[in-house]
Amino acid sequence: MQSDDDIEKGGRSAGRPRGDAKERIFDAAEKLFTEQGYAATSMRMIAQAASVPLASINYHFKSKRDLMEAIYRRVLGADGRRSDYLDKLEREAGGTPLTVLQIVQTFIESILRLSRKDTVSGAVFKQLIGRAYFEPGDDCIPAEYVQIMDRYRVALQRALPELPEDEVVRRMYFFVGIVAYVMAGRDVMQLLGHCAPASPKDPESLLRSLLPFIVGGMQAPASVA
Amino acid sequence: MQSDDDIEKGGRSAGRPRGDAKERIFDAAEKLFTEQGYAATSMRMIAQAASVPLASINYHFKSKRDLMEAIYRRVLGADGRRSDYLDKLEREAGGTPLTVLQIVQTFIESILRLSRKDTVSGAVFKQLIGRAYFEPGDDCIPAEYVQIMDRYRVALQRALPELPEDEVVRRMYFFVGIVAYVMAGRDVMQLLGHCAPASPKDPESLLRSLLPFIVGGMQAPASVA
DNA sequence: GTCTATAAACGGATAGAC
DNA sequence: GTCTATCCGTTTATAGAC
Repeated sequence: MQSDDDIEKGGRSAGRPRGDAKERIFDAAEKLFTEQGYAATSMRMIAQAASVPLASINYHFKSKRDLMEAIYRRVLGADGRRSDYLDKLEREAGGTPLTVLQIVQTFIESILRLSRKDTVSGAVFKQLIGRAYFEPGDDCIPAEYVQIMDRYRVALQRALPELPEDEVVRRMYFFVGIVAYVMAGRDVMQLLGHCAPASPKDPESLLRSLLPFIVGGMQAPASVA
Repeated sequence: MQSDDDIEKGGRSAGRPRGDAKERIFDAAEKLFTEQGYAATSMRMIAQAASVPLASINYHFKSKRDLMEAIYRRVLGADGRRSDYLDKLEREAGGTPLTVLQIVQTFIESILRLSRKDTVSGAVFKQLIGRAYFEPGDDCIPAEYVQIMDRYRVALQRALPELPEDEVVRRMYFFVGIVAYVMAGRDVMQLLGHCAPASPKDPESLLRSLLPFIVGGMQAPASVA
């Protein structure tokens, strides 16, 4: 799918046929952790995929665990201030609450923007973040991420005054979960037989079609009885 | 399908202070695989949790992999015909299509019913199923499960004639995903700071409050622009 | 049938040569 | 700084005693 040579990296490396070893480790580990999970991925697999000796990983990153944390930090840190978009919207709106559509759209678009960032495997990133929600035991998610989520929570509670606050939180749980789920990209549609959606290989368009679904869900009446 | 002598193991079914070793292995493995994942769970952990010697696992089940498949088979096979409830609803409705609410409600309730079934760790089951969607590489889901999902797909397409068929499939992807996500029980709400939902430890009530959210999402207009 | 003891391979991490 | 060779604990699975 992607070529092995990434020449455009940084202002560096005139002669080397490949990018920095550290960078290759990063990319290989990101891909393997994403596709196979943390526990099922060995350092040796990473070393082989990155074409570096095993010890190189322990040199650049201290341990396997530290490598994973570094990956999360790189991915999330690439655009740690993505609530900027929410800030901008709220300034423009003056004092009036944002609509649910605006908030959800901003969230999804910031995710898409982030997924196209400078990491080699932009397409893979979404799965990685998604996996962060499901991988048990590993709490490598930086605090700044928590703050961003809190911003969204407040905005949604303002946009949905007719719902109890804890119901909004519950629905935000669903909202974030479904986005993570789509990002994780697990092909659940195999369960539905051969009638896969139009673009099974295109999580980006899938994320976009999430918008009406989530808005409809968030705005649903509190009870259906 | 435990037709092979579950109770008549050597005729000493009643008398032991604990249940059969095989049963204890089942329960312990189900719990550990669920909580920690397949790769991160070792046979020794299972043996210790089940209070059986290590070799006992390899004797009753051939390998670690076979143990996991057996667990999936037991859990799913416990009520493999849970589309029965959908059948019943459709018969009662005569020829008229079911409502989205009816279909989604039936799905969620059948999940809840299943989760209270004869397995020891009913509460844990939901996570296990949820994990089945996300664990990479392992396709242990029986074919009957696929058929059930297909039944739901057809019912939903009938209930939502104003939506393109592939859009219904996409939304069903979201629908199944969000249920699986809640079943997986990963505490994503930690991201939202200290404002956890009213019942973080109660996935059952969480599943129930999923109903209006999903119905609202399924019935949302195709476009929000 | 059940379990102890062990095999054979793999895991992460490191010492030390270059 | 980089890599080879190795350490040492853990893994799954099995052989063989009881």
